[in-house]
Amino acid sequence: MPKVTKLKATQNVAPKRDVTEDKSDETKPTVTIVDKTQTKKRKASASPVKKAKKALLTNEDDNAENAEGASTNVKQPAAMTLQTSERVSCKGEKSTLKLASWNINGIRAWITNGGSKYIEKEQPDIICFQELKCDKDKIPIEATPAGYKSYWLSGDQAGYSGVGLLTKVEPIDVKFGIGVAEHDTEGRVITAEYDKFYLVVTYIPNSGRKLVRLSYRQQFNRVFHTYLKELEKKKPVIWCGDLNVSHQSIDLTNPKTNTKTAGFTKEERDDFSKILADGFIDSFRYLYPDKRDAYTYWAYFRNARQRNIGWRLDYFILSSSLQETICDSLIQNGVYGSDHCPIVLLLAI
Amino acid sequence: MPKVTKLKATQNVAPKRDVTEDKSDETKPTVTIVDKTQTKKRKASASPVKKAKKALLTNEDDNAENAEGASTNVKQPAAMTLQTSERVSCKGEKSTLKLASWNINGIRAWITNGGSKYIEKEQPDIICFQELKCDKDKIPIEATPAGYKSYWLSGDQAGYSGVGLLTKVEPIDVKFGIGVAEHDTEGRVITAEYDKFYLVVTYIPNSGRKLVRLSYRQQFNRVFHTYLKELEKKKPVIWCGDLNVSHQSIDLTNPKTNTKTAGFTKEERDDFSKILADGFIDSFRYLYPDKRDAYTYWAYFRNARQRNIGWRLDYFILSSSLQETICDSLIQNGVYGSDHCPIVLLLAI
DNA sequence: CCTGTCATG
DNA sequence: CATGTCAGG
Repeated sequence: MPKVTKLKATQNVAPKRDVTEDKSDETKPTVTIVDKTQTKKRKASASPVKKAKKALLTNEDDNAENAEGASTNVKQPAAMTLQTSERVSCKGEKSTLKLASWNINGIRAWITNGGSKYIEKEQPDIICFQELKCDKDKIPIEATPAGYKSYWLSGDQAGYSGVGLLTKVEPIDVKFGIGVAEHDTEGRVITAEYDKFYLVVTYIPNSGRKLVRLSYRQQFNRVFHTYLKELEKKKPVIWCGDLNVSHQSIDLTNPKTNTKTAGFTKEERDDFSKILADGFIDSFRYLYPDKRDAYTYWAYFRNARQRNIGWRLDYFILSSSLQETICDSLIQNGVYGSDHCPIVLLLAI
Repeated sequence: MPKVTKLKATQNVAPKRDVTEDKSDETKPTVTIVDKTQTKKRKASASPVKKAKKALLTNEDDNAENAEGASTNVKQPAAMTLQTSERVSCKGEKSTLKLASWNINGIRAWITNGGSKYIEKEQPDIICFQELKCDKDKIPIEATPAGYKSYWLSGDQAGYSGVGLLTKVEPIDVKFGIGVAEHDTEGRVITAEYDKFYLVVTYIPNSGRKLVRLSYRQQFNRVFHTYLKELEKKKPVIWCGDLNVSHQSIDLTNPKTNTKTAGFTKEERDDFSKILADGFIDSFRYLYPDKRDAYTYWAYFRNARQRNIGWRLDYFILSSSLQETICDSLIQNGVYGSDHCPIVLLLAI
């Protein structure tokens, strides 16, 4: 654990850092990424079918005259700089703890897409993953860079769900699941206990097409709410991950047409509101109450990411008692490797 | 139907044409293929994952220093000439009918792989396909070049089996299946009646891993044998396709280790022998009784095609009465687009 | 290894 | 439009 600095109480002024400017070159430091995916020793192989169905426009042929072509939804664009956050000054001192969270949509694909390079550049103290889609015994070593301890939880169903956590500092304790058998088969929750807080990484159940799992989701929400409050009796809680809900209209591009879509139903939003009303802070919205167009997820279809048709589904939610420690809450929408982008929380704690 | 020339009886001399030399440049005519797969208007797309898992070595990067890399098992190698057969002189006159047969292992992939270009170059009068793996309503138009009529039969199970036939000359009649309900659900047989013969295109059931379907295969063989003999009462028969059996040891690279493998069991070989003994000719083996290393199928794994570790599974089998019309029987092992290569039968009929 | 499918998002 | 899975070969 990085040095913990107890903060003097100061007024709640949101840092001037603007998340939607993250893609500008002003955000420093930036690191130019050289894609080594293709040079990695990998068996030469055959069929161009899937390839033809997919990327015409990858790093390799970026020079081609595909000016009109859509740029990739997944891979770090060529000659682009990989966003990293600096340990911004926060109320007069540097933040001491950097947390990241990322729904990586398949850890193997994410590695192939170069997503794991992000960790080495960003150097978060802790990073949380959702949607491993991989049995924990099959997780490639590349997923755990030097200096991190890793904790993985996969669901019973192969290739479905799964969460993980990389941490530079050894936690006091790590628990898998929430201790309720019927909600612990899908690999959705890891709780890591640190000195000053619990970190709860979650992949909250998606309500599904036609909301087929909405009622299950509501059950889960209820039980999970209780779980968080139990933890909080002992220590402040940092709850993060893909919460599969956009809280308010400002949190997605098309609120009006999505009131019956998983992720923006009244039920999901209300459940989320209830938790927030019960002593938790949505760190990003707390710092940037009016910030529009700040999304963490874009559908793969119809060039949604290019057009920034997205949803804010990924959060760092903190016990109110941690309010004073919040330095910044970032959405790194210029980082590729999944249909979600990573989010970062900077704390002075 | 091309002009039908009745042949004078002559002695059975196999033409000097050597199938294993087909990849040499001596085989003419050849046509240099320019790959247009990549220029086809196709939506620009995203993920390099499947791509990375697959071709490092495709036409585009053939110039790269991948000298050691395996060349593709599927796609026409860059700057290679696509084999075509000439209408070889046959007993003093040109052959009048060119038939082709190809297990294309998924007609959509085959098109993407450039397989359909073969037809326009080769210009067979009739071409038979096996393993469409595609509902007949979803078969792309590109599968039927100008000048051909097409007939498709798909199995009940989506993405499984299926056979087809393109023909320049309209058949007198076309029948789907063999008229035995229990054997007509998998899209395995089309019978096209022409003036001088029946053409029967088949995808004979694979006996499966661990021979789980061997007994079904034997049933099918029995019923199908009867079917052929029934047809023959009316007209000579040309039976072609993927017969899923290598007849003798000479017909596969590793006969010794494959006696319990689907395609080279005693049961399959004996059934095939029985049909041949019942008045049919294996055109290729008839012309080239000692020709080794002549295969029509190579497993996708372990660079089997490059190393020519293969099986002869595709045949033109003719009623003995057609013996005198056989001009040549070719295995076009330099033509790519599937794990099988096309075969060609040239007749003077 | 490569083709399809299917469920999930 | 991606990620997985699985059967089939």
